[in-house]
Amino acid sequence: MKPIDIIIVDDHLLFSQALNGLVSNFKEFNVLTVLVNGKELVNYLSQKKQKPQIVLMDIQMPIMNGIETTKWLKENYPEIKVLALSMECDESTILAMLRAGAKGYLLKDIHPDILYHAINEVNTKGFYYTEIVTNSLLNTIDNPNNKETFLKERELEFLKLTCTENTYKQIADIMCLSPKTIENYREALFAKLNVKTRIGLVLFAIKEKIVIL
Amino acid sequence: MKPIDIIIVDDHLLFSQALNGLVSNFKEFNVLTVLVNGKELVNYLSQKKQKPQIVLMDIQMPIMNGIETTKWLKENYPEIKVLALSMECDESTILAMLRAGAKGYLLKDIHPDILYHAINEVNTKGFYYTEIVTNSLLNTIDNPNNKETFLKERELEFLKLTCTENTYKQIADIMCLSPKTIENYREALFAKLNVKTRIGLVLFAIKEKIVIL
DNA sequence: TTTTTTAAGGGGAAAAACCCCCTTTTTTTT
DNA sequence: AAAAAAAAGGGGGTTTTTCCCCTTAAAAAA
Repeated sequence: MKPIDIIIVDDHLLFSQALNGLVSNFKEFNVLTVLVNGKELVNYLSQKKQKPQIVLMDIQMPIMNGIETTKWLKENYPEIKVLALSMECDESTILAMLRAGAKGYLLKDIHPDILYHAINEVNTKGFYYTEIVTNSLLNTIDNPNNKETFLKERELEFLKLTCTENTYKQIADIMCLSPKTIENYREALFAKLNVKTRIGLVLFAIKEKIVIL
Repeated sequence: MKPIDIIIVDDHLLFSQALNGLVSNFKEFNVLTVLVNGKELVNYLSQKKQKPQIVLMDIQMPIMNGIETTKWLKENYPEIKVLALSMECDESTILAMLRAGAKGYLLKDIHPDILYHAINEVNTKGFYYTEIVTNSLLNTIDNPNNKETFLKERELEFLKLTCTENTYKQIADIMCLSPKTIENYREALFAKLNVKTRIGLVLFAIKEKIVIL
């Protein structure tokens, strides 16, 4: 039986290298490479190298984080399955990752055996969802004022720029919109997020990890 | 030559188990056990089991964290050397750990070879300090504009209120100061923190964990 | 195909934030 | 005891943000 090809993407070299050893111990798994951020994965795959079945992906990474990378994979290599490996267990991160297309979400404090099981499940069944994930989903479903889902792409873009020292005029330039249109975005978000000031927008964005500091 | 006995203390099982494999690959090292928090280490040592020369210690752990545990070791087993392994690189954590008695401080994004080198150095020379540690020390000692220390109580209070939807006028009321005085605080912080807008203050405060969301 | 929603833009005005330069009093250093 | 630093307050100004109410064109839904 052919082993499952895996790529590890994590900026904590000590962890990823150690994980490499751990995963490689199982003869069912074959680690193709260990990369330190999403950009490296994009480069790797662009070079027509061997494609993995599964990517073990960290979320917080410099340059290109796990969420962006997973989105990119869904667009360009939908057959590659992403298993998220993170220390974060806050709902918004989990949901962002699932929405981006992750097939599973594991915390780094799990036992190695669970990782072994999860990789196999993702490979055969296509997904592996732990209790933590299902709980997040349930919370979101029956909570109608669930903020994130109803923020559109362009609004997110605006929100991210709001969390900088740019004035709205500068944001308008960056987004190629009129300052007045930007005001509409602002007011729309004020209403949706139930805040009254730009500071409120920034706090929301950071709390929900729409921007990461 | 006798191998160096090591204990790994880290609550991220996936990491610690993987690290175990990594460290055990070197025949110079012998991992006695892997524990998930400081309390377990205290129990382990109390049972008169084999003492390690070196403890690889995480900082953020439930029940008994790395700083407390390192302090306890310094009191009770000063001959055991602690090498801190952390993802945090903020000055205050590093300093707290050094003050507690750690003989070295490594970030988890280092290359495994550096860990190998660090363990050997700690064992023979008694310490291993990377650039990140020395930089922290230097910053604290001779840098007068070392962010945290030179923010005064009242400025911190102001900064925290700045990270709310209160206007400066409201902040003035809360702090029982004139709005004009508040403006002075603002301008002083702009200069000190090298930002230009209230948003900049908020981002700084959150980044430095002066306010926690 | 009509209706509704979304995206884009705008006028005008009040409030808040930003900026620079200044005084007085108290506390701390030297 | 004199000098320096910190804490509090202010004048007068520009820019930015906030707010409300309005238009048009395109896209999506009914």
